[in-house]
Amino acid sequence: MKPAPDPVSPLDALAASAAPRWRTATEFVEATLKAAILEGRLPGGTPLRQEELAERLGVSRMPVREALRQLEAQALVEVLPHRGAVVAEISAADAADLFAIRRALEPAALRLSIPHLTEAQRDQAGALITAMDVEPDPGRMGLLNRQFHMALYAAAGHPRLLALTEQHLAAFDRYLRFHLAAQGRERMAQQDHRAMLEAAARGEAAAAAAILEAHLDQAAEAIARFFAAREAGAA
Amino acid sequence: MKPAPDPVSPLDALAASAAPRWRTATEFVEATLKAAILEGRLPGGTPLRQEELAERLGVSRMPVREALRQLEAQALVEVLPHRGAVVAEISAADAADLFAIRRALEPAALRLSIPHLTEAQRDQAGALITAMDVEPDPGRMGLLNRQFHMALYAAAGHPRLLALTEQHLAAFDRYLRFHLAAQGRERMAQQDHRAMLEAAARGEAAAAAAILEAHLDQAAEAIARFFAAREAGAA
DNA sequence: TAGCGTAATGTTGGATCCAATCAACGGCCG
DNA sequence: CGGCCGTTGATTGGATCCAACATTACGCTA
Repeated sequence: MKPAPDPVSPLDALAASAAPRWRTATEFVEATLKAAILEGRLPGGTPLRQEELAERLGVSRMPVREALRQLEAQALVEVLPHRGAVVAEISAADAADLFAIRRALEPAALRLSIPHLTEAQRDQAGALITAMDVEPDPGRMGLLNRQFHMALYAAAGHPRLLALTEQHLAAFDRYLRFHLAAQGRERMAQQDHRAMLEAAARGEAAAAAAILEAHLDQAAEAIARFFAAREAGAA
Repeated sequence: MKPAPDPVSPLDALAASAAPRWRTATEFVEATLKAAILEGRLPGGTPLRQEELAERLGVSRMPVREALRQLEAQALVEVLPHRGAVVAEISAADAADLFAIRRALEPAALRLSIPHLTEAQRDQAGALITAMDVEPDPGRMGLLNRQFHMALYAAAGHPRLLALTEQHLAAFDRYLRFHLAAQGRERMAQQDHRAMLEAAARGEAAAAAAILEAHLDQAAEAIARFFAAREAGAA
């Protein structure tokens, strides 16, 4: 039936590193814009002119159009018919929205994952915690945090659930920058991370999920406070 | 500040019914394909040739391309570079995946919504229950079920959470057809629906969420049994 | 005859061109 | 003087054309 059930080989890694990083121009544009938006280089409300982007990225308008459509489906840009695309705005309400989604998805993923986590996966998560301890750059910090969380959820199966989780975890990066800038990155709830990992190692899914929920609630409150302070200062 | 804070008028309804239903050809193609996939008219694995679709729908290939990209982001079709798009396959694993997502999102939405539900919204939900009692058509049934669930979640705020919930509730329609066909529609847990509504009316969010979770678990088991039986029969 | 390499074909990805729509500006009428 | 309407400019949506890629079939060679 299956002539090559396991095509993974050293050649794949070689090909992945050697070949151009993106298969199509559309993928390139999408990845570039996505990173720029998530890293805050394109603030909310920025109009995205197709022709300008095409010129700047060295492609024609068409891959830009398709990329914008995909980003629209991810709620990163807002496309109005015949009026163009703008980067989606960030706000306290949107941050709360995102947290409600993460608060629903991530504990579910964690509960499903813990019974099937391997020791290697837990070790990887632990390594990511220690990497976070010494990472000075906030951008890398967000990436490591994302990788740590996803490493804990990796054994959940359910690829769609995991993809959704990762997408919204990444979407949160737009707010993480504010968060870290506001309250200093050193207290990024590393003890929560360690406690979650320990509970996971003991197979205590419910306990780990409870820590995660508190972790997320705490982060949500910090973001809400930051927005409240910013609006008070701006007003 | 706001020159027209409430632009709703009889003219809007008129315009909505008179004008062509879709603003752009892309929207038309996307809606058409989405409905066809969710209703089961396009089974999993069906290849979607751009030129053929364009001809059949009376548009050029370009709106088809953009629509396929949007459907890809919704996991309804799978697009492989230079190899075209196929309708995403359904499977027991994917159904379980979808249920894990619904099981995470919907109780969260319900908990957030119940404290803010108005009596009018509850009445609407009740009307949808009675409408389901007398609906013979399975397709309409799925629509009513979706509307009932969303009516209960409507007061949750958090537009992104609601949009995600609705999207995955709609995605489940592909399996609902199987479900209803297999075990007869009359027992579609109408008592669960009524119990949820009553708990919501009493403001008991936790109780309503518990009923919803059991409701979803039960549906998930039914689908799993159906798939197991089908595979046993096919083998 | 089996396997590899090559050519042919069909499909998609990308570029360019044209049409439709929206926003802004300016003139006209009340 | 203010509001409405037509016109202009800019931008997007859609159509057509060309190039690149993947699959298939064929032929050659061992």
